[in-house]
Amino acid sequence: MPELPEVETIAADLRPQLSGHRIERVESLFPRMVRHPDAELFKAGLRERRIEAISRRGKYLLFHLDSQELFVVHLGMTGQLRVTAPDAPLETHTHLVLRLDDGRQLRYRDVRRFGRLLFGVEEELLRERRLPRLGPEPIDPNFTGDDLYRKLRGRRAPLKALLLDQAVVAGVGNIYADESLYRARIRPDRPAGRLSRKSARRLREALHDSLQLGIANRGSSVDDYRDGFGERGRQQEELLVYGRGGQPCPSCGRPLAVVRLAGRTTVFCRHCQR
DNA sequence: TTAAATTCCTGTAAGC
DNA sequence: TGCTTACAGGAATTTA
Repeated sequence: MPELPEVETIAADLRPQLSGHRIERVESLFPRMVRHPDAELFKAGLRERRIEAISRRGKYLLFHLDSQELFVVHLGMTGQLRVTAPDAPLETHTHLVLRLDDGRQLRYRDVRRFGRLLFGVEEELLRERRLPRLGPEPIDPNFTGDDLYRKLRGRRAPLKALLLDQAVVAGVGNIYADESLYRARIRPDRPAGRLSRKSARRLREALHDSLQLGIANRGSSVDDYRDGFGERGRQQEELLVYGRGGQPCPSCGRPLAVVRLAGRTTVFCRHCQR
């Protein structure tokens, strides 16, 4: 599913394909995917706007329009964005089609419909709580282990739960949470507030490394994630623990444990992670 | 304020 | 083969 590395890859792929192009028409829409404003205002807001830039914040894709407004996409679990020729067959579960000034189309497809689409001025979306306030970017060089330590201090929830909390750090999901905790050799069920400063620094490095590796490998296609060209990523082949419950730990060879934590399947090594 | 549970949604796979 | 059921999970919402 799309987490920080996947969304980063998609943003980088779409940038050269879409920057400078104008949205001529919003051709079809599954209205319930739109979270703000209502579907008609959403359509009207995108129409005739030029896409000036594309960026990422957490797991959100931000299309910066020439009106100084944003077209915001969260891919949920199965969301996909595709740039297609005008006559490309419409895939099932396509919920939005934007026709561009050169005839190509930007299509949003989402089997499980957990994704969300928004439109508006960034400050307003934040102020009106249409977009959540997100924690720091874990790959930002200015984000330090001490910052993470301060974020976790006093919290009693398991570490895994807080890594998934977008207000603590932005962009981490189930895959990279498990990978990071394994790399840092820390148990996912440790109460977050009991982490030492030293361990927090190790965790920050592990987060940085696993996310950067994910970006370098163009994301993890464990489910139906596809990049901005419709291609699979390679990171799923490099994952150390995610999806490998019961298989040997890459480090000690003992079988990897599977538990349920924060409502999520969690894989870790009872021997290597303390 | 925090933490845990519930909800949304459909494809896939397991079980009978 | 065909049916039912469990499961996958991001995050908003609800409950405690």
